[in-house]
Amino acid sequence: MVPEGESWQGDGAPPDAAPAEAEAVRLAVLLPLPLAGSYSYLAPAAAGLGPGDLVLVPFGRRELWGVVWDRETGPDGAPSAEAALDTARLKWVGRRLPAPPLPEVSRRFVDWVAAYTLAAPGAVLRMVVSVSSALEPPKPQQAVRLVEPAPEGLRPTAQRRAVLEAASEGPARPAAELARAAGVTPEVVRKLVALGALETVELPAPPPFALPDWSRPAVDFSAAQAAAAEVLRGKVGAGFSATLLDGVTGSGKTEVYLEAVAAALARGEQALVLLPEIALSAQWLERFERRFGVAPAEWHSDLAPPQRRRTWRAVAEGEARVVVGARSALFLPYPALGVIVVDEEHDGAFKQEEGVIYHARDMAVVRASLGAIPVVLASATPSLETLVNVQAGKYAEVRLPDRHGGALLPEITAIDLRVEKPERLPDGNPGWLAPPLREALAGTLAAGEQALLFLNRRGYAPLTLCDACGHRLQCPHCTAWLVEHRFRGRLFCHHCGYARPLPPACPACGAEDSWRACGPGVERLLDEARLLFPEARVALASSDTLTGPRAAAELVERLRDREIDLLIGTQIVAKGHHFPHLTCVGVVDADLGLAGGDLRALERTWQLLQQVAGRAGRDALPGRVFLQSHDPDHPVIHALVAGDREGFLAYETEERRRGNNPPFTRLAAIILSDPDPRRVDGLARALARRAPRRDGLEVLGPTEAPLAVIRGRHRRRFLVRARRDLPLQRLLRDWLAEVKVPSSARLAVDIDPYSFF
DNA sequence: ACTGCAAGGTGG
DNA sequence: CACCTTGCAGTC
Repeated sequence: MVPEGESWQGDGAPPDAAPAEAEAVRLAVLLPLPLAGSYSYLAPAAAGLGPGDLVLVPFGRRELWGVVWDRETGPDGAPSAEAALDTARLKWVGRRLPAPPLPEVSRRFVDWVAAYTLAAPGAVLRMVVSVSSALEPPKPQQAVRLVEPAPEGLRPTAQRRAVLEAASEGPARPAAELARAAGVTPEVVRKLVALGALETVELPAPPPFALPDWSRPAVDFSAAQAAAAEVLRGKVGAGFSATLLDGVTGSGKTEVYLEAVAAALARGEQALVLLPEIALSAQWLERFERRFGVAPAEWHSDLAPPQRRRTWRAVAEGEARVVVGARSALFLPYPALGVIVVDEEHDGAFKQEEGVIYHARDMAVVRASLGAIPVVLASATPSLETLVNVQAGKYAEVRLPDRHGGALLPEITAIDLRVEKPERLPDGNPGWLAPPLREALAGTLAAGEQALLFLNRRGYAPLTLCDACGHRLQCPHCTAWLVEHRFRGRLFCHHCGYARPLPPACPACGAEDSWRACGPGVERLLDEARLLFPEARVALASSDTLTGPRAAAELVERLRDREIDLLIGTQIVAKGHHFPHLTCVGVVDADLGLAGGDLRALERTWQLLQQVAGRAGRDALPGRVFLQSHDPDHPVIHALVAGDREGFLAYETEERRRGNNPPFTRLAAIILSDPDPRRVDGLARALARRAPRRDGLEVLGPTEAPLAVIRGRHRRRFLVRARRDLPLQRLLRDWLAEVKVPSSARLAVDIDPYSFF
């Protein structure tokens, strides 16, 4: 572990005898802190430190790691202009850390992202060097194993016997792991080591990341796939390019872009594939292994720390050749990255909404440009931004118009809920499935095929109120109602995670047993499905039930093995899974997301429904999709039914143009928050007074953010709309620099905001 | 992000 | 007046 808080021995004095000043160099060192810029240090010239090197430096009373960002000398050896600080007051750089220097392209990327997002460069650097413990070479892991023969005179308690038994099975293991396997505390294991019944040994280094075999033959491609793969292969090694790989669901995009990965590997380069939700990618990993014979390096938030350390180092040393990961994988310090693929490029999960706020798809294009390498954006429902870039000729385009293996796209029908009203259920509760959808489901299940009901609402019902007085239960920390989750037997706030049991009596009027659920959630649909189709094996898929990669993989397996007849799920099921026996999809509320909301609501709805529909009929059997809607004449529903993508895009493009919205203008959101509502209002007023005024720039606000209170912090929001030719970041920077933010308040800038929450 | 210090409260 | 809880400035 690299020390971050330990005090510095000595006070930045030079090592050993002080070198004369002529032998010292001044270095700008960037620290992993939210500070405006780098700090200057001295280093002996003989140490040979240069940009990219990782060093330990004294900082106040602490010692921190940092990265040499620059030499503060001009070509003539004189201090550069900005190096105004008195050399005598500078401290000396400490030890150089035994890690590969940060590549130049990574450093330029940090500067670029910081300037674009208005984040502190140090905060961006922290995303690049996200595992500070990887800066020291890996310590060999200690493990324990049985000593044979066992020492005499050992009191064999039950716990000790459990440990010894566990140790006799399998190879040497780390003490903590052995303790867990034996179901005892680590102290028992430690004691057995002390008593000489177990001994400590060094574990051999874990196997290195295997080299993917790019020369293996690719799977049998259709003519369209082969042509697309050829185009992508041709981009590798030919400098920067951005290419949209636009293929309908089930067209085999993955195999096609893996050919670009293969081409980079053949050139000795690294490759990066970004996925929106790596946790759900078991099927993706299978496909990768089928193509390359080995597993890629994975990078996502729930890697165990040792794995994380190992992967970071393997990437930095160029040993890990292919990385597949979530958005944060973009910031790893690749020394020789040759291609980036952003799969499902339209997916909102690429937008990082906390800390440094960025869109990984957009930053991937920047990273590719800085590295002079190609980026491939793959999607069945490309984002409007990307399509506009294609139309403008900035991005190339490769299309896969047909489903792989001749499977047909599903037939989509709208069900007008104003005409086809869902009937009450046999138990007297309201139902949510209109007669045509019920019939279709019954037919599908009778034929032994699988069906999916899609509803993007977790829990039992979106709203629970007291039947006697109308009281609703609210989250104490947020401006949001609590949602009943019967599955977990509690009420939850979907914004902060607050949970409580459903009170037996209404806190407002004291009525007992008066809670009434309003509207459907996936759990309520589960009740309905069980009532209507008692024979069917029904399963629920939401972020409550699929808590990790294992649960998701298991669900996919059960579907594939036909252990599930009817799946009810939230958007978690919409993502690129392949369910060969699924032939019927019911979208319970296609209007969700069409009404009101933010500027991307329509696009998101279109993409989501298109993706959900794409789950149907991916194999030999044709698929049917039903959209339940109160407004089937809405252009989006129309376009979905007609399969008219161009129609939708034309409509949406026109809407955006008319509303003066991106991609025709640029947006930025300023989000202020403070536990004290008066203080956040004061800050908002101060900002409003100094808001920049100029042609082509609109500052809207302050308004209460859509969720005015989250986690006890009151939020206010500005929205800035700028003509594309204006220097938006500079204008914002100048504006925000004019007001002082109280320490209790937070000010976040969201460039290109997606969610308006 | 931390850390130390000044400012303001409170308790005996 | 010691002690503690905030606010705020500074870290090369």
